[in-house]
Amino acid sequence: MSPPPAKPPRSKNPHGATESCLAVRDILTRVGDKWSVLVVGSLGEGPLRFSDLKRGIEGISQRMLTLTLRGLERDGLVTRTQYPTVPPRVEYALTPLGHTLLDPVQELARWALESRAAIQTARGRYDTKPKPPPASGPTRR
Amino acid sequence: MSPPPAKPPRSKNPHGATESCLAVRDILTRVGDKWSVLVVGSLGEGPLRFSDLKRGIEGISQRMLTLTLRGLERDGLVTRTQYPTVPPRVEYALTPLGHTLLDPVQELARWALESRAAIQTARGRYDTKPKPPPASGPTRR
DNA sequence: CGGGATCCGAGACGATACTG
DNA sequence: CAGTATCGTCTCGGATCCCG
Repeated sequence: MSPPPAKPPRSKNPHGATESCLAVRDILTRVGDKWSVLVVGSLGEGPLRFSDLKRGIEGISQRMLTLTLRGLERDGLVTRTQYPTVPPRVEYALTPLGHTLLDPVQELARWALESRAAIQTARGRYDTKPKPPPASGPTRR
Repeated sequence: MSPPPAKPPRSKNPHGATESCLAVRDILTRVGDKWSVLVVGSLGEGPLRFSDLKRGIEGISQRMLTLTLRGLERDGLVTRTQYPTVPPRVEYALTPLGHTLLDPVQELARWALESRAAIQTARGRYDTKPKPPPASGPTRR
């Protein structure tokens, strides 16, 4: 529909880390969205039904829960099992691959809990003094 | 500018994990954006100037680099040191708190590299068969 | 060299209504 | 109960211009 823009090829690779950067950003696009980690975390304790997930995460809309679960299922991180009963019942569970994600995520969660106070303190400090008076020498703010 | 909507307070806490959820999501909002981890990763090897960061990350615009650095500086994860020379020279470095973030992030990066192949395989499988014919019993797809 | 200001498109997200 | 469809909003992020 549109002419192919033909991305300009990477010119150089000053740090030699470009390949892994792409992979890492790819994963963070998946995991770093607003809800994925919370869903994975909830499923870490065991399989859950759709409604239980929705109740457990509190604040998520059924739309986002559906989209998040689809994405995770697509990436092979969760499985979807649907029982053709009435009323319908669908259970979600982590795959083995999904379980391996649980560890790094929990590490990050631990860091978040440990650092939350420090970060909020820093934010308060930053927000209250955006006043660097002109002086001589290197300016630290 | 707008009238305060006065968020309705949380009604219940079915899993007892709501508090940490907020903290984790808060951190992921900071770290899970498109560039923060890459900036932190680049600075992990040592302090860098603005232009070096821009060159090293490749693909980032100076706008996003500036915004990302401001955010990280605000949260106390990086320091900004500006030398009043001509031409101006600004160096960014990780704070001790920023260094503590490096570890969990690298774990996640390792997971990303290890799981990338599996994820892409799963994606391909999911994209090629969205065709569950109606059958009896629990349906796995 | 470093970075602020502005414009703009694309996608993420939420609320609601409807279906099987 | 477990979704899908549609809509409106809002933020993210890139391009560009300008300033110290």
